[in-house]
Amino acid sequence: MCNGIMNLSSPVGAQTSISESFHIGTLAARTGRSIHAIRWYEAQGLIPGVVRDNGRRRVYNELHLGWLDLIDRLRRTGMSIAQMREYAALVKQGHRTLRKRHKLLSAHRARVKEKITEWTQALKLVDRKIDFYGEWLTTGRRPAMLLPQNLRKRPQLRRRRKLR
Amino acid sequence: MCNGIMNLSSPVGAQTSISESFHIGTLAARTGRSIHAIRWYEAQGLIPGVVRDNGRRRVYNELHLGWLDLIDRLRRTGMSIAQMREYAALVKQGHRTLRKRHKLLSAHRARVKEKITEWTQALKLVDRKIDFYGEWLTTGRRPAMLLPQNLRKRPQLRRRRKLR
DNA sequence: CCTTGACCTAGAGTGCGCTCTAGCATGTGT
DNA sequence: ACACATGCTAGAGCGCACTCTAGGTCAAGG
Repeated sequence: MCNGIMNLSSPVGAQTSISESFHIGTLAARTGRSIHAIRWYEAQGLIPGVVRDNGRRRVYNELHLGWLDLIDRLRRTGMSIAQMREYAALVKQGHRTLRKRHKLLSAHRARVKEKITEWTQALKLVDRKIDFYGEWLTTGRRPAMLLPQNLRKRPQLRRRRKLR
Repeated sequence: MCNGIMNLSSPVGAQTSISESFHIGTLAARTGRSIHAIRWYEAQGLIPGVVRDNGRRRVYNELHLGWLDLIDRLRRTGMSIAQMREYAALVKQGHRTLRKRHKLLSAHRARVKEKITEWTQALKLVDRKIDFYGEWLTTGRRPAMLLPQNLRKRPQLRRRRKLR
């Protein structure tokens, strides 16, 4: 099967070696990503510790499953490829970047929390609209206007200026 | 100032007329969107009830402020332009589409709630990672592996197949 | 040996949601 | 009367995150 490529030097974290290893198709199947996407992630510098076998094929172990899961969750929570690359680069540099990694993730955490409150806020407005329609439907007459509640509570939230 | 364009036929909802009206620059300033974006939204069919003055300039009233706010929140909560166009089209067709609008918003609401739980889940993982680094930093030694928790709990979550 | 299938690289193409440019019209302030 | 701000349209361009294609290599099974 896989020829003598057990010296993977445990790339994505732990020292615990001697793990099952597999090729990109398996990884794709087990993570739900496409093969193309995985190769593209690697090209973007997002996947540390990928080694090759005799035939130059990529070899992964199950640490990569966890890593891809993390990557995926970071992506789905709005982290950009650039930021993930930064994080992956820190991981590659070893334990002396721990503090930076901690900081980077904490910053992301803060953004996620903010986003969740933003979505919760939006949910309230949508709920009001739904109720509004619901009432209109049951009573048959248009309910009182929903007030333009906290429009521009945070003034000029996202006004972008061109600077050059 | 604005020349005789008070017959706006109250586009975005209420029957209450006689409201302050203004041009695109003001709308942009007051909603935080760029002028370009607003025109683009209109071209996409997202803004009902825009009339023009003698000089063919777009004229808005404060109902558009509320509308743009709604649009913005829907966007920020992941509704696509296509879906918003659909919604706007329903609004344009008047009160007989109330049920459909109610349905559309309810569907969106469900998606938003799901997304919020997804983000909350992701937050947990990030938190664990942060703790992991924090402990590593304070103790000076790598903590026990975080287990690859609920990897593929929902099996084959997003596997896409090419179909043609 | 030869086929089959998984894998390889390099690079082109795609969909989304804007963003910006060019060139022109209008309307307000001095 | 004229400058200058603001507005107009049509359409090109962009950044992101993939996705797909073309054309080849490699290894295991029959």
